[in-house]
Amino acid sequence: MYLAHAQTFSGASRLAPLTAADDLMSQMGVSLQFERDEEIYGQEEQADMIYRVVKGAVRTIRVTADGRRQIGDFYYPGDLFGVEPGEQHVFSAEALCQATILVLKRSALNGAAGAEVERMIWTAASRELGRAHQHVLLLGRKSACEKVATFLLSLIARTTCDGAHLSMGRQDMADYLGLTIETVSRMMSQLQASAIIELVGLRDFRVRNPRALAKLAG
Amino acid sequence: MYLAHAQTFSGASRLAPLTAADDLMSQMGVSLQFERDEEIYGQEEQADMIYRVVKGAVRTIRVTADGRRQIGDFYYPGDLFGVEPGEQHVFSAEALCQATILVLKRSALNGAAGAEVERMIWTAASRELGRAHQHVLLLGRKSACEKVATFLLSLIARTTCDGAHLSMGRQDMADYLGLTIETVSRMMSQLQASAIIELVGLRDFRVRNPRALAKLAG
DNA sequence: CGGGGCCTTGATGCTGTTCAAATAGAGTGG
DNA sequence: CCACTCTATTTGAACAGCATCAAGGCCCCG
Repeated sequence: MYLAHAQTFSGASRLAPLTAADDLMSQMGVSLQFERDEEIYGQEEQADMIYRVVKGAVRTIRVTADGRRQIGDFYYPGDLFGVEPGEQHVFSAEALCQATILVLKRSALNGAAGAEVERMIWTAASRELGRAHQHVLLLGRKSACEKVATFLLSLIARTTCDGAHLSMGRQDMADYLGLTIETVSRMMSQLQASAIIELVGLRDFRVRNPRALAKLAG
Repeated sequence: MYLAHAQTFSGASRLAPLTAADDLMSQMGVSLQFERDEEIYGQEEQADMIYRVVKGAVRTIRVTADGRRQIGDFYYPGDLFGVEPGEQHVFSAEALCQATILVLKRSALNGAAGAEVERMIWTAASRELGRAHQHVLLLGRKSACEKVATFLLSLIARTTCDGAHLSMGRQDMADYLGLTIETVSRMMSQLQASAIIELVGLRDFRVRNPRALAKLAG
């Protein structure tokens, strides 16, 4: 990674409009550039930084001793990540593609501005908990087909309206959904065969039948 | 349920010692009694209460439109629950057995005491997030056997040292682990056949080989 | 002693995994 | 711009783990 000058970022996402607090964060933090698959922070590192995606996308990931991977979540422009309970990170974070990340030291926060940022962090943590609960339901009680359908829908909801772009490869989808790469691939093919989605290359898709997709997602 | 006079509770759990703040909570809240399987709060109810288990045990549960159940977590004496992101509950909470629950209205909190309780709530939310992450890993990447082993271990860690008591039935275990009741039962039998645990009646067990159990849990 | 709920056990089938091979894309150098 | 190579993805076939269906047993409690 390499340093860039601290900058504000606007228009990255319709879901995270630029606010005074965002602007504040930009001024207080440092903007870093990461390459594809580069680690942003590691499992068991100290967790006193807070991160925001400015450009690109990020995954948080946990690897067990015997090599099984589980992806915690994906993050897009405007999203805060790196908020974890406990002193140390349980997940590591990696860039899905070339990404610009704003980094802030939590312990350095002070004053009214710091309090404002702390509020943002708590909001992010709260959203995180909600998403984790969704994730639990998905992993515990959904079929492979439902998992993939749910994933595609939430992807659309979080990124742009029509922009149906998969920032991640099939392996990352599989490790998020608790499936294998083959099963994910099969479900995608099946959705396409049912004319519910249309794959455009490997990394893009269009939803042709949103109703059917929503129904499959449950 | 029926009202009892507000009371402090001590010695319930070695993990949650009575502190000044606990005492505070007791004074500010109301203690209620619930019967087995009685609902404490419902899915989609307003979420401005905070709850603490005084005696007994609690499950949070989510039911989908087509009747699939997913248990979010179990709570034991000393634990706070009911902290959820968003205005409305996504989970409902039910008593596993006859239980005494301390209830507090969040919006009524004020002053130094209120701030102290708010801190406790945030701590609980943070712990909640950590546990949700553990749950995701368990559901996404563990086999039935590993799931059950992990569950038994975490149960022992959360309740008393030797007290290996299952507050919940097999169905609740299954709905927590993303399995069926039959599979849970088979795994328990298998653990017993391997002399790793010993079942004492239906609701109690002893760990005969903690090392082996930990190994199975991964 | 009898009834009902919960748990266990057995037999069978389906869903998703595993292993293996073919194909398609993306990047590179000619 | 095309051929080549490397990696990611798709597809197929066999298998395994867990679910489902169906009895049977245990325990609690009247």
